[in-house]
Amino acid sequence: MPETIDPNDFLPRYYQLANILRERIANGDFGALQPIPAERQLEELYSVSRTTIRQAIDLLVRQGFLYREHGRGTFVSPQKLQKGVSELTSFSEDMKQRGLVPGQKILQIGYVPPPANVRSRMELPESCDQVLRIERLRLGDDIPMGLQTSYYVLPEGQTISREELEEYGSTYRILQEKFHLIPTEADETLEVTLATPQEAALLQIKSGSPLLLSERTTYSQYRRVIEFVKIVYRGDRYRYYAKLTRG
Amino acid sequence: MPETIDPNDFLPRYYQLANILRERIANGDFGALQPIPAERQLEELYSVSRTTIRQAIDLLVRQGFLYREHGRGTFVSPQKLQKGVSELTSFSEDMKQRGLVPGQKILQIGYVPPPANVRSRMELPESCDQVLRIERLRLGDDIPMGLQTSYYVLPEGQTISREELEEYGSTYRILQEKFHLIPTEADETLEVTLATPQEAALLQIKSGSPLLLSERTTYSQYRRVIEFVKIVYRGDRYRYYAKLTRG
DNA sequence: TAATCTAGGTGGTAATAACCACATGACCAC
DNA sequence: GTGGTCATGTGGTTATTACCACCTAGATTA
Repeated sequence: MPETIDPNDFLPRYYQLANILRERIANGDFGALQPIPAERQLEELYSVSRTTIRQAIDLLVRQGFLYREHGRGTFVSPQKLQKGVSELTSFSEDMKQRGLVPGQKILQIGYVPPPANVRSRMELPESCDQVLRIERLRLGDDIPMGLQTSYYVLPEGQTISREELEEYGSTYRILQEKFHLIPTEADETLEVTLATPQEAALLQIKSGSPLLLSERTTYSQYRRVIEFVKIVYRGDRYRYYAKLTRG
Repeated sequence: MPETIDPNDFLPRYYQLANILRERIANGDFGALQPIPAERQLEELYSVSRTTIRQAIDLLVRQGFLYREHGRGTFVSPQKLQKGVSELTSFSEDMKQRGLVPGQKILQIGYVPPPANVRSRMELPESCDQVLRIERLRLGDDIPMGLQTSYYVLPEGQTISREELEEYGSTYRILQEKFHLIPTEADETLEVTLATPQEAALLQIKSGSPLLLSERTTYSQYRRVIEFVKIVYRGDRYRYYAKLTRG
C-alpha cells in the first residue's frame, strides 16, 4: 500500500488519499476518537490542495470512518461505526462481513415468463416474456441461512450457466466480470413471513417458523434494473444491520 | 418559497439552492428522467459559482432526488427513488412519509435502572443507575402499528413529563426544541420475533403472530448516545424500506 | 450508405485564494 | 477566583480558473 499520491495514477487523487487514510486508520496510526491531522497539515503532508483533502475526507465521513467537529477537528469513528452507510452487498459479501463462509446449493436455473410482481418491480416492458430465474439455498458456514430467488434480464444473447454460477460463487462477480454491469444502487424492503412447508424443509426448520423476507431491486451504473432478488432468511439465524443518518 | 438565493441568509447558498431545486422537482418543473440545466447554466441562472452548484447537486444526489451521467447531464430520479438513503426518522416522521397520521398511547413513563442489554447498547458507565423509560403503543391512522420502548439519558436535572410527551407528540421534537439535541446518526438492527400474549393484546393480534423487531441506538450531533429504542411492529402492517448504495 | 472524425457540450478533478463560524486556551481585569 | 477578551487553530463556505474524460450529433470521408 503506497503512502504517497501518484498524480499519474488512473485513480483520482482524492480517492488515493482516501485509501491511504483508511489504511492508516485500520493500522491504528490514528486511534479511535482521536483527531487526524488538520486539513491544512494534510495539504503539506501529501502535497495536494485542500479541495482534494476535503473530497477525500468527505468520502471517509460518508463511509463512516471519520466524523468532523466544526472548530475542533476531524476524528476517527469508534470501531463499531466503521461499517459504511447501508452498503449494497451481495449475499456472499454479507456473509464474509459476518465472518461466515458463504455457500450455495443451486436448486433451479432457467428461463421463465416473469410473474406479475417481478415484472412490476423490474419495470419490464410488455414485450419482455422471458427472464432468467435462479433459485438457490444460501449457506453460511454450511448452515442454511436463507432461500434466494433471483431474476435477471441480461444483454442480448447472453446468459449465465449453472457451471459459471458454481464456479464464480457470486452472481455479483459474474455481473461485473462477464457483463461489466456494476450494482450501484438498490431499493430493498423487509417484512415478516412464516415458512411454508417447502421452505421449512429446505431451511431445516419447522413449518410456520418466522422468516425475514427481503425483496431487492438492484440498479446498474446506467440506472437500469439488473436484478430482482427475493430472499427469505431464517428468523433465528439472521439479523439485518443498518446505519441511518439525518441531515 | 423564494426562487432566488439570498447571500445574507443564515443558510449557506448551496443549501438554499438545493432547497430551490428540490422544490422545482416537486413542482414538476423538471420531469422524472429529464435533465436539469447544466452546471454552467445554473451558474448564470442563480448567480453562484460552480463550486456552490456542485455542492447543492451533491446533496440532492445523496438524498436520491438527482443522478448524474458523466458527459450527458444531471437527471431527475424516478419518483420511487426520491426517498433519501436510509434516512433517520422518528416514528412520527416515518408514519407521515407513509401517508398515515401518527398517534400514540403512553403506557408507562418513569425512571428505572437500565437492563443489561440497554446498558451495553447505550454504552452507559457503571455509575449510571437511572434512565428514563417510556413505553408507548404507536398508532398509524389510529390503528396499532407497533409497541415502542425507549430509554433516554438526559442532561443533568432535566426530564420529560407525560404532559410534554402528549403535547409534543414526537420525542424527536422534544429532544431538539427543549434539549437542543439533534439525532444525527443511528445504528439499527432488524429481526423477527413472535408476539407474547401481552404484546398481542396491545397490538390486537393473535399471540404468536410474527413481529418485526427493530432496535436502534441514536447518536446526537456530539456523537453521544441520546436514546435506545426498541420497537416491535405488527408483521402484517409494517414493511421496512431501505435504499442501498455501493462505491 | 455506412463508418469515421471532430467540435462542442456535459460532468469530474484539481489548485488557489479568501473569508466565515466555531472552539479553545492564554491572558487580563475585576 | 471569576469572568470576559482575544489570538489562533479548526472545519465550512464560496469564487475563480483550468484542464480532463466522456458523450452526442453533425460533418466528413471511404
